[in-house]
Amino acid sequence: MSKRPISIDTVAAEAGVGVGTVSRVLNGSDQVSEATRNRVLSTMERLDYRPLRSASSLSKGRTDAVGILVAVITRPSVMARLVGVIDVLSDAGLDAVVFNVENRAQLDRHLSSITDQRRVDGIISISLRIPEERVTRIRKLDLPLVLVDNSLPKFSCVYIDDVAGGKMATDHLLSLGHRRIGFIGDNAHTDLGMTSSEDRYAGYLTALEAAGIEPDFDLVARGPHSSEAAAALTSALFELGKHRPTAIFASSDTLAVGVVKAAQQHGYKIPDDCAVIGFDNLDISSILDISTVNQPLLESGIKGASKMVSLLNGEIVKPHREELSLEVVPRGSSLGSKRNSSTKPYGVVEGPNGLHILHGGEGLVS
Amino acid sequence: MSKRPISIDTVAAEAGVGVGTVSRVLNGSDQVSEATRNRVLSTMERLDYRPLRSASSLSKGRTDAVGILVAVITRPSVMARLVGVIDVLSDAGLDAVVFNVENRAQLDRHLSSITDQRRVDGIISISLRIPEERVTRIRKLDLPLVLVDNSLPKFSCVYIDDVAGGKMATDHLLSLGHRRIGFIGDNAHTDLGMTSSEDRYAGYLTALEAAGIEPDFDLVARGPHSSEAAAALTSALFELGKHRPTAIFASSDTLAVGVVKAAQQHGYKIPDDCAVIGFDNLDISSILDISTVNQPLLESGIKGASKMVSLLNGEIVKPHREELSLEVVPRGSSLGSKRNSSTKPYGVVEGPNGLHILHGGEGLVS
DNA sequence: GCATCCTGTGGAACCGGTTCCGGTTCAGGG
DNA sequence: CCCTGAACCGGAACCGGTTCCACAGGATGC
Repeated sequence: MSKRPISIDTVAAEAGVGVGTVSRVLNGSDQVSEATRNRVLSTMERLDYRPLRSASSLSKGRTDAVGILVAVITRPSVMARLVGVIDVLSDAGLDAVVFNVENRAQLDRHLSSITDQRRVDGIISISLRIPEERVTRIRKLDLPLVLVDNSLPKFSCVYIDDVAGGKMATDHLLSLGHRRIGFIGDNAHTDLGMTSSEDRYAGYLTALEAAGIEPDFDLVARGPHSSEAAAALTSALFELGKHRPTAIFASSDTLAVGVVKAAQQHGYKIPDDCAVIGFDNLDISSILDISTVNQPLLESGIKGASKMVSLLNGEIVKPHREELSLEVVPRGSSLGSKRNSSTKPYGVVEGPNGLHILHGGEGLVS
Repeated sequence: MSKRPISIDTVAAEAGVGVGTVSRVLNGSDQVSEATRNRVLSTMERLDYRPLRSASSLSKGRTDAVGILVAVITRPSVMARLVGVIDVLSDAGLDAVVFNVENRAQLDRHLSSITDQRRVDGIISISLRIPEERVTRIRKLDLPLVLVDNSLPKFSCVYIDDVAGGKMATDHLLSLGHRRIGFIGDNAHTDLGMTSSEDRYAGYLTALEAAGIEPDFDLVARGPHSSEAAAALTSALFELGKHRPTAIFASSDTLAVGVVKAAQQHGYKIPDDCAVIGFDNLDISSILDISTVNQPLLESGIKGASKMVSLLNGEIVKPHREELSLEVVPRGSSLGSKRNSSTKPYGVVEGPNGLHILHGGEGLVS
């Protein structure tokens, strides 16, 4: 009745074997005879033996944990990537230690705490740019690093071409005949390297130029990353009267929701008075019938974490650097009645959980 | 130039002190003279010494990590709680090890993996009911457990009264004169103990009864937890013709969005043809001007994690069990033009990130 | 019958910290 | 000048696993 939990020695003594044998049983070594294995297993069961992770870590020389640095975790797009990462790590038996980063100070603090103590076997960074000096240190420490929704020379990463995506979205609006196309973006968290909005803006400009359209900077506005902010910015664009845009590209679906809301408040019909396209293909854009550009969010997390697992197993990471593909998902907010002949009614929904209705590409699980 | 990382012995030798002293410096003991401390610190700096977490854990007898079991992490309400938890743990220097639970099998698997290996110092469960037999085991192991958005005898928890909340929402609709009030709920993840929808339904029935209204079960529908599903279910209610509901209580804002969408597709004006109220006060309900019941999501996570920190410090947990308060947030989807005289225009939004616009109580950070 | 190999096993050494016990130093009091 | 106690410090023992080496015993080969 000792208070201290059972240790491997007790098990060994009780089962009449050496500690080495118990350890081999624990780790599934095939160097143990069936009879011995069973005896040890039943002894462990009887004593309710529970191995101590940190002891194992110490002697094995690894923690079996991966640090995940996440940029503003509350963003649905970021969240979806995180889910993919966590699922893969769990399946691989790795602990997912999550660090939420909302500002530059937090980024530095968490990065130091990871590199100054040897607490994880690797780092996965989601939608975050790692500062130059930190990269140098990580490289020197030979700490495995995988980037999701970002890129860094010599490291494994999974990313998309935001510039191309911005061009695709704008081209979509152009193909529908629009010439005065507005852009609503966000300028949030650029200090964390979240440049997707600016990159998509670059794509927007590229598309306009390719179409021979002089960009009108009165039609461009940026604010915080929220629907409310986007609505306010859009309202301002609508004040331009006859110079107002006939279509708007919002750099994310969250912003697009605000754009749609603002248009409705102005009494504008969508898409006739103002067409809208967003980016990311979040759940919300599907239900609100907002056109968007789909990017494989969940998949980016899955692929990134898989690369980490390979790295930790010493395997060669198959596609070292991987660009995922984008796809325009046209919906009512840009097509309106011109939309695909096959109307898509909401399916009948019955029975227990599990049934998922998603139109137009992958969306977030809700 | 040995390949192996620097250990405490090397530092001690190099600084000309004993390992005990180095350890004391590491742990900020005041039993070290200023001069010695500086010498040790500069030696650590020079050698780029990084202590090994697992070695420290082994001798200290604790992991400084907390396991977080999260029910369907993608739900915005769950997400918000998780953010609160992670932030508090980070500040306390504890690692947040996240386990995502989407079904019963995963719940069991993760719970075993936590209890069968001594890998964390405590467990925080978010929106999850821990199965009876697991509770017994956790209790026997003396493993600290804190429940967020759930309750369990003898354990610290933070929760709300969903029944009361459901009654509040329904009362709101009743106070506006509605008599035929529909209910849209979800039946997802009941095996994980996510009974909030059913509890709110109970509150709905209570409110009707108190108002002397016979419940009409044709106005009640349940499906998966998604806007699409809610829209489909709502459409079905609208098929009832003149027996259709004049108001609908959706057990979460996610569902409320679907309800609103369906109403719009049927050409119904909100709230004149159909009033709507949701639950949770998510970001989306604010931007879509949907009435809701606010619950302190972020706060629930913060309070829960704080309790865990206290527990691990051996302190007495102040309010052992804590019920957070709810509040109806009336918006356009129920009030319409009758809404509060002081109209709430969207604020001007300018400058860098950080500016937050939220109407009607706490919402999610986006 | 002896050398050889292979399977299965025990246990010491080790991983890198923490802690506690015992000792040294030194200031100050008697 | 000796005694006392506080401040500071060294290092052995310890935390609980893993690993490697040595070795027993049986099977196999010649």
